[in-house]
Amino acid sequence: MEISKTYDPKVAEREHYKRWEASGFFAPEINQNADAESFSIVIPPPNVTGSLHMGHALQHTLMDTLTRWKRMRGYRTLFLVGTDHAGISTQLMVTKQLKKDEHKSPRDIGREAFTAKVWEWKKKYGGEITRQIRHEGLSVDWSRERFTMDESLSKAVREVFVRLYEEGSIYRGTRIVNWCPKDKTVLSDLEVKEEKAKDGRLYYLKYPVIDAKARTAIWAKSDGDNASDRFITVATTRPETMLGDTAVAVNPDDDRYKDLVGKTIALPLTNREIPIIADEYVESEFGTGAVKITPAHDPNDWELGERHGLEKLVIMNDDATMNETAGPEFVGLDRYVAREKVIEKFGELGLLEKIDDYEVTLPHCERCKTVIEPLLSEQWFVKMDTLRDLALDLMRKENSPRFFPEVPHKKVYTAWLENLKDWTISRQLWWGHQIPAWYDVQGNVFVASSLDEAAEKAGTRELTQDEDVLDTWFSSALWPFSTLGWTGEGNRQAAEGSGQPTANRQSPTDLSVFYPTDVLVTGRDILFLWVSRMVMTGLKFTGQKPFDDVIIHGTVLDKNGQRMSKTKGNGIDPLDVFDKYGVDATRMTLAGSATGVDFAWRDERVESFRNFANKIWNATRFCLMNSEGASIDLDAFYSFSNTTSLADRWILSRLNKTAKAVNYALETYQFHEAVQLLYHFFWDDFCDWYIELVKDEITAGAIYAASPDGEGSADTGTAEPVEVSDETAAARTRILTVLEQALRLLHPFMPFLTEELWQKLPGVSSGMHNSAYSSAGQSIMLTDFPVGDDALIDEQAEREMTSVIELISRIRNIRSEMNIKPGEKLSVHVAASGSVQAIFKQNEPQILKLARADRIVLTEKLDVPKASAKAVLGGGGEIAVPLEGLIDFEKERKRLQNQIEKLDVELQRLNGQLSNANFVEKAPMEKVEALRVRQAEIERQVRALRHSSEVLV
RNA sequence: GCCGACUUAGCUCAGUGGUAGAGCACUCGCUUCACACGCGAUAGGUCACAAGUUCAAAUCUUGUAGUCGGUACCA
Repeated sequence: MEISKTYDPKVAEREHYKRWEASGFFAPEINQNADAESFSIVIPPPNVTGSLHMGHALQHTLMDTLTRWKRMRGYRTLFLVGTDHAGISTQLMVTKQLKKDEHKSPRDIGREAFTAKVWEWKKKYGGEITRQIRHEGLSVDWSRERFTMDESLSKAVREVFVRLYEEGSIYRGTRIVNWCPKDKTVLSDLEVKEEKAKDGRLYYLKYPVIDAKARTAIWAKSDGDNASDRFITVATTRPETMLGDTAVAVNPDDDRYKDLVGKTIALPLTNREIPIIADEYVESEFGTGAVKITPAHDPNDWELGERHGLEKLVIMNDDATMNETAGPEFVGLDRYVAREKVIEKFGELGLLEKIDDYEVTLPHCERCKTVIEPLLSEQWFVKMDTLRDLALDLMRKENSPRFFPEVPHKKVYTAWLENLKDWTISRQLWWGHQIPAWYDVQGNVFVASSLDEAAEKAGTRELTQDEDVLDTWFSSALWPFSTLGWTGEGNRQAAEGSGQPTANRQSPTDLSVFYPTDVLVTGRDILFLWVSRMVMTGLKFTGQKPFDDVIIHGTVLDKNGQRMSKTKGNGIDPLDVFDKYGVDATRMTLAGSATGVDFAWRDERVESFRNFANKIWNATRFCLMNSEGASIDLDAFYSFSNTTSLADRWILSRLNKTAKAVNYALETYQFHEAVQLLYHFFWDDFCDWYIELVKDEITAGAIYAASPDGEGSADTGTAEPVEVSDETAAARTRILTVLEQALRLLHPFMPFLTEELWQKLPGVSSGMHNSAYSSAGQSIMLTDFPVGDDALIDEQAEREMTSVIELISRIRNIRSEMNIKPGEKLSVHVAASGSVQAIFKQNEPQILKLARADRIVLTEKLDVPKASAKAVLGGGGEIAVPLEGLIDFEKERKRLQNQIEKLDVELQRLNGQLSNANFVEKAPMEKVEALRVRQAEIERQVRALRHSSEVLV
């Protein structure tokens, strides 16, 4: 079989995914075991406008690894995929394009035409992210792909809205909201980011106080001199809002202002007279202790205004320019221009006391970074109290969902729920789920799932639907059940005939089979925005939690530990990494990071996994070059476990231990642990030791023709068929069988490479599948995942192999330190106990080969020439390599001294501990005993090394 | 302000109440017939600092410093 010397990931990545998908391997229907347990994961739907970034790649890798693992374990597995309509992002993108292509705004073409354009855009470009998901190798069920604006999901949205409205949890109200003047929509608190302002200032404005006497005078005269001799100074960071002030507030206990409460001031730049009021909210220590109150433009002021029945003057338009109410001098000015002008005017009037530098954090629009303007506006809200209690009760009573890692997310999640405020759900956009509320000509509102229902309620069809759409997260909150066919009670039948695209299977049992889902994998940043809301709506509308476990993965940082961001331009494109190192190596890198911990991206790390992939490739290549006469045979392997060589018993033990540990690691979501286990099993145990130990056995009889062109040097295909003895064939079968099991263990992490290699192994068939998939086309992804068999874990074999490895390592150390040429063969003298001698005797050929020795002399006591290099073995052994003429005595003494020193450090510590009466008395007996044994062993080794060193002189 | 996390080898990171680990980089030696994306052998750490608990602390507690997050308020 021709097989290249280095692994080219692209070949495997091109072929296998298509076949897996076309063969229906990803769909749960592939599982033919009617009793199979189900396992389901829903993807956090990426924005339809988005393209793959490292955060996706990380969470996708974890989800797919779990899915492939569970599938191989025989679960009826669903990894549900889909995308999010991403209201603001998508609308912005299409708006931009519209402007560029047609020089038109959405308003120019109207709502219907605009949304049609967005759908067009989605059709054309929305597939980018799903193509990338295929590239990643995700075993998602494309036949169940969903989009948050699919008819069935939209129906669920309307259903939920209507139900919440009918029970009073959704209401329409006028509140101070977070307004983005650029996107011209309201935002929820979670879509607002606080950032420090570059040049924050605190402006001190003097307001003239009017008393009864001055009242008449002030309006009569314009110079203000006689108006009053008193001023009250307020401090503000947003002076332009003074145009909407309707009061000045002071603390009721503030002696400075006690006599002023109840009086009024003449609000400069306006002709309004506003009261001075007292309210506990004001802190006397801050600023001047007097606060200007602008109820329509500040949330705290609004509340205070409510308490005192103040007028609420809106002085801005929705683009943050000033409106008529701000006064003729200001109308039309941008808020910042107006600010300058207000300050200028105050200066002219002598009413500007001072301006201080002041650090201030301002809310910014998460999307466009514009400074948010708190604005009085009528919006739709969800009352969160009952929903919150559902989620809190679940956490308190059942500790659910379980977070991985639990610290700090459980606490953060709980604390956030406890302080939950109402959720602003309306958005002034066209792209999204239009709010299912209709108004009649009188302005009465009718909330219903459809116009027909609303008309029925209203008794007229002269209705206008609410212009706004819902927050994108409103539909995402329903994702775990809306994607599985939930359309609300009594609505299921309607959903069946809802014009769902025919490619989508709408199985009425999906919800019952796959809900609740098993585990959610997502990032920290959407814990509140998404995770908590899914819990709340899930409990509310299905009566069940949406998932058991939540894995919160870390953030992939750039190589300097900085967050990747578009503006910094420090992002690493997963597709570039795929291209350079292969998907499997990238997946291993991502899965190899500790769960929940941020990590700095290093190409070197991927490179090492690329090398690992190549190692697997070459190990397999070697096995295939020596596979004549053999084929994978698990039964034979099991039956050999008691009779074959140490190497065989050992690798079998290592394999089964690794399998057990990998399963445990995955059960506890310790992906990095599984990656480490597999890496070391494959590279160290299998390649460095097992292959080397059995190499002679499996290559026996093979002809390696030196190839003239230097390629395909080992080629059994073109030579005469080689006679293979039964023993050789059996050894080949054993190594192939171990390899096959190892590939299965690796498959959830490295799907492409393992499929590519597995298909090449002799004797693979769908007979190796988990019984749930017995009639499917053969693929490693359907094989039974090894779980590890205790009966095949052989501690004695592992101990014995440790001795052999130690012996070989000691000899290699001598070779290397003494600069023995590789071609030079040594004879090795070993003094050891009878049982250890027997082990070495049995494995003599392998020891000779790996230590590059031609003779091994086993004795009770060493009897060697002075010109020998020596070393000690654990358990009382000693070795010597006669090096007549080759030895450098000085060097050898140094080498021995070095080893003595190292042992001595440990010995000192042991002696110290064991001479401590407290330790011997209070520490557990077995611990003390273990240290004593260790002490004796080291003392013996040190003695032996000292002796060796002395005889050199 | 409040809450939290982190600080371990040159770098990136695992880990644990009882002998400190990996990958990469470094040093030395190898074209040994699967692999130089390789093989073999070294070197490298007061586990941020201080106190406490304990027979025993890098690990638990408290404090300090630095780094990074989250969140609230800000007239």
